[in-house]
Amino acid sequence: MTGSYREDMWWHGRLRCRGYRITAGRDAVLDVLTKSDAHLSAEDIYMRVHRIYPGIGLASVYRTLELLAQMGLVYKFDFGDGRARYELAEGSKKDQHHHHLVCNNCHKVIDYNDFIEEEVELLKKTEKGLSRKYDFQITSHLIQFYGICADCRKQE
Amino acid sequence: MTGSYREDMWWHGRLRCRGYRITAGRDAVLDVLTKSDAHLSAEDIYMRVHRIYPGIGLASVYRTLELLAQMGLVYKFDFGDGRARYELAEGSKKDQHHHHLVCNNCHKVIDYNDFIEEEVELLKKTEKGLSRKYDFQITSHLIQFYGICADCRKQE
DNA sequence: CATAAAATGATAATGATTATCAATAACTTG
DNA sequence: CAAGTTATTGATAATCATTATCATTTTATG
Ligand SMILES: [Mn+2]
Ligand SMILES: [Mn+2]
Ligand SMILES: [Zn+2]
Ligand SMILES: [Zn+2]
Repeated sequence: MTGSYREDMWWHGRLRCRGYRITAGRDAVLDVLTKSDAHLSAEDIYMRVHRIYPGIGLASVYRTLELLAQMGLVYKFDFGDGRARYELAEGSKKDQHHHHLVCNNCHKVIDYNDFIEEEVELLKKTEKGLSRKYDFQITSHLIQFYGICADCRKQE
Repeated sequence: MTGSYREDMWWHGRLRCRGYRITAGRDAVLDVLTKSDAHLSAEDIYMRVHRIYPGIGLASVYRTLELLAQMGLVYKFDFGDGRARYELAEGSKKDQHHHHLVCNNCHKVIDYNDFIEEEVELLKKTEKGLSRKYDFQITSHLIQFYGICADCRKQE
């Protein structure tokens, strides 16, 4: 227990080995993402980080999110409400790979990982076929179902 | 042949029965969408419509696209280049149901419908399960693969 | 501590999309 | 067809998420 090694520092290596520096702002953004299981917007994240590290600027939050998305540490989504939403990529913590149900009315988002094994299996196969046919190097996929959530259906 | 019935007017009924009016602008937008197989932005569409019907305003193009997307006659996509992209929904013309490959670098989009049967079959099954479990009425889905296209890989 | 380079915060700028509103066009009814 | 009702439109301003700018501060490294 002497090293006081914090396991929530796993991304330090990832940044360093690409020549990026470890900063308080980046740490704080990752911290917020790690501790939330919601789909936060840049401003959501900015506000939460601000409590921990009031010096941070909104632009840095955007820059950090862009960087992390580029590196594949976070996923960036468009759920149709006019702002980007972010979540930590799996592999970082307990999170399972999952996809989304998106309400067209209230823009609520539901994570699901039912049928995920089958989906991913088919995706793998499809990826392989598409990569060859279109000479396209696939690195990720997006699957979302759209519709009307239970709450919104009640209100009509 | 006396009726001079134009088959590219199939959407008139769809609009009328919902109380919307048939206008030259809406006709022109649908016309452009029908004749293009690209993924056009609102401004792309505006410019093309402008040739046919110079009186149209950009706002009307946006309004029309919003309406048509709402009605399910066109699909609206976000391919990551900062503007929405539109395409006519299938059922309107020869188009087959398809999904997309999106290049993370140049934002090129490739339509594919290989493996579509299997994908759609699994999607149907998944939709059924998810609808029940989450009490969510699914109306559509989105599947995209991301990666680097052949051209972009050559240039590196 | 000195140095070089990366990162930051404050702020202005960008740019796609929306809201506003008076004028016009589409449908309805007689 | 004409008048009346209402949806739609074009022009334009406003919104607002995201980016660019740039002088200043941090980080990493020795
Ligand atoms: Mn999620
Ligand atoms: Mn397409
Ligand atoms: Zn809802
Ligand atoms: Zn490319």
